[in-house]
Amino acid sequence: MEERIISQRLAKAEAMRADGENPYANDFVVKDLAGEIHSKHAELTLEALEATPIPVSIGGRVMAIRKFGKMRFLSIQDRSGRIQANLFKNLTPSPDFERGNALDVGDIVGVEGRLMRTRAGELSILVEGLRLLTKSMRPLPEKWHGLTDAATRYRQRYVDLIVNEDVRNIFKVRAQVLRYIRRFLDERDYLEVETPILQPLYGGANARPFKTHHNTMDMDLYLRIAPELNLKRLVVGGLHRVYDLNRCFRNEGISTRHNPEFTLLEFYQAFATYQDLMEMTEDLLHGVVMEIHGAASITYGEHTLDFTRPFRRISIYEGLVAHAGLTEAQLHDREALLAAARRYEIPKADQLDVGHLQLEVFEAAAEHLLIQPTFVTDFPLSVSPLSRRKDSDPNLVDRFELYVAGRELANAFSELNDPVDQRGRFEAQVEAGKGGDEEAHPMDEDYVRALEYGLPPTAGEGIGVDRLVMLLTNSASIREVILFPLLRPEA
RNA sequence: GGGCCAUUAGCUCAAUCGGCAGAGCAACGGACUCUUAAUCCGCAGGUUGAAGGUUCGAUUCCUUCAUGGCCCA
Repeated sequence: MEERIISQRLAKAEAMRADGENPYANDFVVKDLAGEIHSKHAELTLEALEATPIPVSIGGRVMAIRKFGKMRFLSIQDRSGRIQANLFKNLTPSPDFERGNALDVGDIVGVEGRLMRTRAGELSILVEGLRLLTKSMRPLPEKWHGLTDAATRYRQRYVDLIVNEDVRNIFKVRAQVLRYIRRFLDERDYLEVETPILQPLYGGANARPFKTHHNTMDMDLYLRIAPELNLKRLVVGGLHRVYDLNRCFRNEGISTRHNPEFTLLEFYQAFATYQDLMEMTEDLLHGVVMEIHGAASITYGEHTLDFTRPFRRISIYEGLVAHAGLTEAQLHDREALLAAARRYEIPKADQLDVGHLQLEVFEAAAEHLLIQPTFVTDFPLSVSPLSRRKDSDPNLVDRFELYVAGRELANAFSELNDPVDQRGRFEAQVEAGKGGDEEAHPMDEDYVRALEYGLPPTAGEGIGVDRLVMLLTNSASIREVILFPLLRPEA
């Protein structure tokens, strides 16, 4: 059937060529947009339009054809929306009417004419000229149910975008979010920088990297898992406020919240602390929610999320006591933590140190309860190899993670800028790597050298932009907010 | 990586207990000068994801594989 449709349409294109017309003409001048026509002329009556004709020319895809005797009603979709184009046998020039008659749904046309209203009141174009600009060879999905099969939608995103307005809107919101973030940081005198994605050594997060190879240099390279270390090198260099908003890559499982490549915002500010960043994060998120939705609350699945400042705050220790059933005294008791870990069925718990146990138990017990925006603070030292030690407790660091809808959205800390401490932390990570931790951080001698020149007291933060867009577009899967999510090749 | 579910016409979906594989939309032919998922008449369209097995007979039951979805890790 599909083959038959394609051959029918190829034949139509050939017939046009035989008549001296190009089925892929590019000389039509588009001057108007469907959406603008509707917004500019919403109030004009049928009589007003007849009294003073308004000429328009638009270009777009034919999304529906309603034939009615000696009339044809076309729904034409351009980047701004849709408008109806009406062909009347007695009003539209004969060659243009005949070209309109030969159209298929999916064809891309240029239409010129003047505005009119139908008896039903629909503002539409009385067609006085029509050109086929691109002959479409394949049938579009059904007009009512559209395209819903997830695999087809992601593999043939072009079709998804043609027929699903919601999908187009998600990516418009995504662009708005990126614009807002850049404006927010630029206004605070941050400098946007681009740091390498191909790196001889990876770092800045606990994750497995993708490995690749440079042929002429005969050198193994990694795709970055985070821009963190390079950004702090820039702060050492005197770029005291920098951000990087770009793709990172982590070689781990795929889920509704994980895509191997994802967009990460990281920003660093000298002479600031993680406490300062909490306030800034509140401002950024509240601002972007207001920008997109015009209110401080948004609907996400079954939840209503309220981004009114200040956000709730809870420390890891408080969470363990409140949600994991531990007493204050048990927080540092390895056996008690192990028992809790077993209760939550945490795998390989006996191989974890106290800090990792505290974090894992916290995540198992409390993470899913953190629906409203919540800062989780005061992380264990051993899970935070790049964070500054807390002055009041050397087992903790000055760090927070922001949770929304039970998921981590941001991670921030006051930066460790003591090169001696940093070297020791790296060494501990290298030991953890030897012990089988595939996500352990590798030693980075040059980063320590940079710290030896002096990193001013600095705080830095990373925000998962895809997850933020998921929240703002009420998307259940990260694949809904990435245009071309990673899929296995088509069979 | 594990568990569950799905895969049927271009799209969205049916098919009773294992008994001739169907509908709507799209397409094709026709009627229709105000449609908005137009309506009406007619006609056509299938490797039922792939391979194998059980059976007189498999979309249906079994095995393996592929792809996707959800949950867990």
